[in-house]
Amino acid sequence: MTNKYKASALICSEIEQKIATGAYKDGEKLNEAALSEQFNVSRTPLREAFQILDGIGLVELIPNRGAFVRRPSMTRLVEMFEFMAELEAWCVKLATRRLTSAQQLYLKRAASDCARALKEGKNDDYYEANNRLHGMIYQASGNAVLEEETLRMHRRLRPFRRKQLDVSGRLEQSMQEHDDILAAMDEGDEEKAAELMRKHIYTLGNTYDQYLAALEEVPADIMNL
Amino acid sequence: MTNKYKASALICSEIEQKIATGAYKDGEKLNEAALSEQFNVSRTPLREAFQILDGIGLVELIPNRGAFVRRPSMTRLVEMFEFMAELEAWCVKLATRRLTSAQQLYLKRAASDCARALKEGKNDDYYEANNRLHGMIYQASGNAVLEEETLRMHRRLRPFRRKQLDVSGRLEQSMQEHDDILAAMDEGDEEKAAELMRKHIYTLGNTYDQYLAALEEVPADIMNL
DNA sequence: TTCACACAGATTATATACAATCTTATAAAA
DNA sequence: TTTTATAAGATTGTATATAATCTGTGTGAA
Repeated sequence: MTNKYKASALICSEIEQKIATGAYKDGEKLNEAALSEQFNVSRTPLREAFQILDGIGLVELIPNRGAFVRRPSMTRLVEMFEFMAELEAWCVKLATRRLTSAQQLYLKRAASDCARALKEGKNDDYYEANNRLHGMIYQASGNAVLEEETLRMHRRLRPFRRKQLDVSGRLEQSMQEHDDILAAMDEGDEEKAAELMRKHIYTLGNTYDQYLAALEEVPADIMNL
Repeated sequence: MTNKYKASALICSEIEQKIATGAYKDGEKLNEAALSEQFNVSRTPLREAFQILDGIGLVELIPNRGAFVRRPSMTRLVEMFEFMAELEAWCVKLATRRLTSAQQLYLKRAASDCARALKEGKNDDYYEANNRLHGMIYQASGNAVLEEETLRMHRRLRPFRRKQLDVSGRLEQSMQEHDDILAAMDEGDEEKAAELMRKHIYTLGNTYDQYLAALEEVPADIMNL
């Protein structure tokens, strides 16, 4: 088992982070020659990274012109969360109809793992279990395209999500919301589950006043999903 | 004004088409050396095209392994249209709330252009106007992220959409549906507009019988969503 | 001045060369 | 026979070289 990634993937994360934190400013041009020197790679993998970032929307690639930073504005970030909330709401709605008992079991387990991680104060574990829970809901929607697009959006939001967000007991609240969503699913109330999920994601969105305050330059971090 | 595109874009459309029509089979490996000879380009723009296709989901790029065709199954195609229908429905729902008078005017014009093109039998014009109409609805949603994602999905579905679907008066029907949607928007009935749009896209999905024929695997009743 | 043109420098796009990795075939050992 | 090892060939990943395009500046004509 090797641990060596393609260079472009590593470069990609680097640049992604620098855009999210504001090290690279919006509209700034990313110079191939300079960056390839800085990262100690040739222009080939760098251009590959640009293409990936273009797909994510963090960079705009203009033919014969180059790569330009596209750091989301506050408005855009809100729109991204709005979109994400709608996707997740749709996932949970379909999942409520189609959930198999095996999937249900998997969800319960993820939820209890969240609870345990929270009690033990293991944030990394919490995030891992949290991702498992949400990921299973995407999958249980039964629409693979929806699942993929939701995962993709999740990934796009990642750099703007805060890593350790224990402020103001948000984690406990988040956990409670998970439980409520699962309960609604158990009741078979798909509309309720969807609405709860929408609010769940929105609420996360609402806590980016931190981001807002920091937006101009400071590390951009938002809450967890 | 130059008309020269980047090579990768052209190659991309070529391959896209060949995957859609079944010239390249699902799971087939795309050989860089062979294809670069065939297209008379070097491996560099070819690999670029692979990355784009990977983003679209028509190709799976496996590190150190290569590019493999991922031709959507009938099931997957249905899921794509289902997803698209939901996106468009959401767009029109938001657009109904937020439509400006200028945007409304633009929609009416696009609709009448559709009508004219239909009467004159100019299919290309119809599609152009049709795209303008739908595009404006995306834009009028007021959520730029939603707009972009919907456009992206539209583009992904393009190779699977039939070009001239004048069979069985489908064009007339499509036009009528447009009118109904605009009418619902005028009434401010966002739920009705959304539901009409959802059906409109579903029906479009039903017209991929061409694809169906090429796919040679599918029960006909799966098409009747 | 203002516009048009052209030339030089910089930057991107593509081709090719080289390095790393994987695949397959063969053969030796259990 | 089955398994493991290994080496050759094929293929992908990265670096570099060449070609095409863009940008900006300066000159000359209207």
